[in-house]
Amino acid sequence: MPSLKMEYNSEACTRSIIAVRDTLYVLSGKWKLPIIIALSGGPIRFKDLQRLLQDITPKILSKELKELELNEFVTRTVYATSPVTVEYAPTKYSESLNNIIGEMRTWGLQHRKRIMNSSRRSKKRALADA
Amino acid sequence: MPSLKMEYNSEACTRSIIAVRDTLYVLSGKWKLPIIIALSGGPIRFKDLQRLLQDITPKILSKELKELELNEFVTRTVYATSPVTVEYAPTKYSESLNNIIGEMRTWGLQHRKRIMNSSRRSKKRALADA
DNA sequence: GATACTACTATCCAAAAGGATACTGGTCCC
DNA sequence: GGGACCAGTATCCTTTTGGATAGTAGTATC
Repeated sequence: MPSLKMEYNSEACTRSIIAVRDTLYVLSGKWKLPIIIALSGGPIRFKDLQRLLQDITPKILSKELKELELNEFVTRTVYATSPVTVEYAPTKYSESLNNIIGEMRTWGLQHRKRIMNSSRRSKKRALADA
Repeated sequence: MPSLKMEYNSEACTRSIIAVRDTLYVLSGKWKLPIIIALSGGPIRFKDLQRLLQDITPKILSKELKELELNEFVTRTVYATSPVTVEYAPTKYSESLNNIIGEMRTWGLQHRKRIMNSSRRSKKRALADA
C-alpha cells in the first residue's frame, strides 16, 4: 500500500537514478576519470600521458581519448613540428567534473585506510589492486 | 626535462588516480549506485527493489546485492514470516557515499540539460538512454 | 643506413558484464 | 488443486571491455 509520500519518494529516487546513470554513462570504464585527472595538470602529449597512466596500452588510450573528445572533455591539437607532436588538453567543461573527482578521491583515500585497518582476511572486492 | 614541480605534481596526480580507481572499483558497473540510491529510502524487499530499478533482471540484482553486502553497503535480513520476506537495507557506511552520489546527480542533471539544448546531431555517447 | 622515437593503428584474444529465458521451492488464496 | 506471488537460481548467450603483441609512417640521431 504505497502512501503519497512513497509515491513522491520513488519518483524523486527515479530522477536521481537517471541523473546518476547519465553521469556513469559518460564516465564509464576504468580509464576516463584517470585520464581526466592526468590531463588536469595541463596539456600533455600522447606518450607522456601513457607513461603517467602506467599500464594503459596505446590502443585503449587512443580509444578513450576519442570518446573524451566527443564528449568535449579534451581537445586534441597537432603541432606541425617535426616529428609532429600532438597535445591533449582538458577543456573548460572538464572542470565541471572537479567536484565529482574530488569526492571520489576523498572517499577512495578514506576507504583504503578503512580496509587496511580492518581485520578482513580478504581485501578482494574492496580495493583496486591485488 | 621535468622540473621539481612537475615531479611533485605527477606524484600527487598518481595518488589521486589511485584513490579514484579504488572508488571506481567498488562502485563498478551499471547498477551499484542506482541500487544504493534505491535503498536510501530505507529497507526494501527484493521484488520491490527490482520494480524500482525498472529493467534489472533478478540474476543481476542478486549478484550486485551480494557484492554490496561484501563491501558493507547493504545488509540482508530474512524474516521468518510465511512466505519468508527478505529485506535489504542501507548501512551506515553507505551514507559515506552521499557526497559522491550528490555530485554525480547534480552533474548528470546539468549534463542532460546541456546536451538537450545543444545542437549536436547525435546524442550518442552523451546520455544513458536512446 | 641502422637505430630510435612519436603517435598511433591492426589483429587477435580473454574475461567480465549484462541480459533473456526458464525454472524451483515454498506458501497463500480461493 | 490450480493459479499467483516471493526470492531467488540455473543455463545460455551476446556484447563490451580491456589487453597483448606487432606493425606503420615519418623524422631525427649517430
